[in-house]
Amino acid sequence: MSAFFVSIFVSGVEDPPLVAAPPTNLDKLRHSAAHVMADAVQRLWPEAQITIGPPIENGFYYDFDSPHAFTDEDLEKIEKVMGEIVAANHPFVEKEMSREEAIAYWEARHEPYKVELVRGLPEGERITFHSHGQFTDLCRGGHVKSTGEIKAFKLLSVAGAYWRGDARNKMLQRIYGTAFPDAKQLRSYLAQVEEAKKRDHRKVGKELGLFTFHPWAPGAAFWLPKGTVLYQTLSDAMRRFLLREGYLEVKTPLIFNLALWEKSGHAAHYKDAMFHFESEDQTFGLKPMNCPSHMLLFASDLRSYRDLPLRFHDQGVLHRNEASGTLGGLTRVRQFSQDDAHIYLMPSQVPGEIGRLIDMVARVYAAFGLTYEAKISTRNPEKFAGDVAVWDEAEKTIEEVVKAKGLTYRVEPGEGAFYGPKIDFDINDALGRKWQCATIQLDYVAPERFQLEYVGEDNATHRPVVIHRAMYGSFERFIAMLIEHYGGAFPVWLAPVQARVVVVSEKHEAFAHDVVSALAARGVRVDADLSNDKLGAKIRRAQLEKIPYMLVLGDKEVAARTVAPRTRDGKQLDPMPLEAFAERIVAEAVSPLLAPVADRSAATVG
RNA sequence: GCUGGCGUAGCUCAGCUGGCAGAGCAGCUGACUUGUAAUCAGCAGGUCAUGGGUUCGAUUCCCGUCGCCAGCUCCA
Repeated sequence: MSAFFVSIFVSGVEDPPLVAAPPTNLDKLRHSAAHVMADAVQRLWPEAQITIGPPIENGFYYDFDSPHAFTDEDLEKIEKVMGEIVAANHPFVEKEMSREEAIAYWEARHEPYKVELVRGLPEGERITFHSHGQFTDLCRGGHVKSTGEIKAFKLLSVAGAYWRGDARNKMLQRIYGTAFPDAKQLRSYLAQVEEAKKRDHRKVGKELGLFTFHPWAPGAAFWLPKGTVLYQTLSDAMRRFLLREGYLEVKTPLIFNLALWEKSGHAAHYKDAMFHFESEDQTFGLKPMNCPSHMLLFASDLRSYRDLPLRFHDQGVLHRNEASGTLGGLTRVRQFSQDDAHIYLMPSQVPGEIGRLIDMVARVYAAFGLTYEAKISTRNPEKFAGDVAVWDEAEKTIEEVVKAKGLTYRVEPGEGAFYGPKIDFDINDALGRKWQCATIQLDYVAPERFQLEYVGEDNATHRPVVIHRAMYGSFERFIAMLIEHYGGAFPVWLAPVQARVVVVSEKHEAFAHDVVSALAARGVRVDADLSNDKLGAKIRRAQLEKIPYMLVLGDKEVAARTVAPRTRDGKQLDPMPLEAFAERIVAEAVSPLLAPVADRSAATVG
């Protein structure tokens, strides 16, 4: 596994936790460190108002409302004062107050955010305060015994964050930090973060010449020749994989009259996030997703129940006008394509198909050795289309299938698409951030809006259900995950250059040409380093390019018509005849996605 | 979009408080003819993101714009 962060492999039959887990000792330590940091900040800037400061996955933060804008230099000052508070070894003391006392307490101290928090506490809840030394904070508790236990901490960054996570509220200043039981663990964590940065896809993508960007096309990648090999190899593998799984590949327009999204309902929710333009008194838009065009495709012909499930696969280019501040590398872009598909089925076929898709996700991700976390997103009461009863049914169906499959998952209330609930599969990037990749979305709304019909066994017309699904998700994001997962050292089937011929001296160039053309003729992506450098330099260059095989050619190889392969991990294989090497690498270059399927019939649903 | 930071050669980065813009790698040329992670020498390479302002003078200070980065909001 590439990322050092904890990744939960989906297995086991467990219900999601319904209540927050009790704080761990590490949480207590970090939450205590947050208190100490708030204390230090207020000692340095007494006018800074305190808000909240919880522990998080790899540390803690505290949000302040302060006229002084904190800088990176300030972090050192704050750390210094924190060090003094720790050295003083103040015990953490709990005190309970009535609601009125608590409000009066914070009003007297000019802490309006705390007043608001107290007012928002549910009736009957204990209102507790925790103090160390002179500093007191409103807080449920969960602390170490005294500040002296906070032995190893470090402040990391300062960033903006909206009060209560709402963009309509004031933006506060958030200071992030981390804390560990001892200095060794802290050092080790910081070193791991540094290591992780080395596999950042933006860095590796530049080093390996995979893709680039230009300020004139923000959020849209240029795929360089080597990156294009990666992209197309993945695309082709998925295309062939899905054909074998009974999908029909289609191509649909990139530009549509806006009427299409008025009809689908997307315009109501996402019009501002679309690129649109006028032409001859009509408004057109670049498609941000394929679903509505597939609805038109379904409706373009008479459909029988015998055709169902009908699965359209489409890798068309999509554009979404994402807010500038959200763009980043390949993980969040404005132009991308997906291994998108829409499946039309009879209601009775839904559970079986979802189960089949969950299995497919497992198979696809296993092919890359990627681990993921599943989450079920449910109806957003303020942003949904369709009938509540239908939604409830759909959510129930999804949860039942997921449980039956033994998938470990968490529920994200209100995070569903506007047309239906979904199962998303998140992958962690090198820095531990989660990105949605695969998705399975149930949709009873679109067929309704587009008046889709099929003729049933009873010769009457019926409305199909639609499942939106993607395995990779966006190619751009998925490739970012793969780059970080493999650290740029791609398996042979994905490597942009699979083998490099390295000659010992100019004398061996003629044979090098023979080797290159023989391998290229077998479909191997091979090139030759004929530069004037010494062998060591060429090996080093190939090594830095993370090429799986280097084929060293010198006098011995020329004489025997053999190649001396060296692998990327520094192993030297015995010299072998060219043909033997060709067979070996061709075998290795087969996509694991296209390995023989065990038994399709078992997975097919009726 | 919001808050903060950043933008110097193809890449990685120096450039103190304003005074002629630098290195390594990569590139080009030449020499060397090489056996598993860097052969040597020479040359070339810059509107210091961009537009404005302050100043005798701006890569450096101030403002706007664009882009990138972190986080927040958003994510069909």
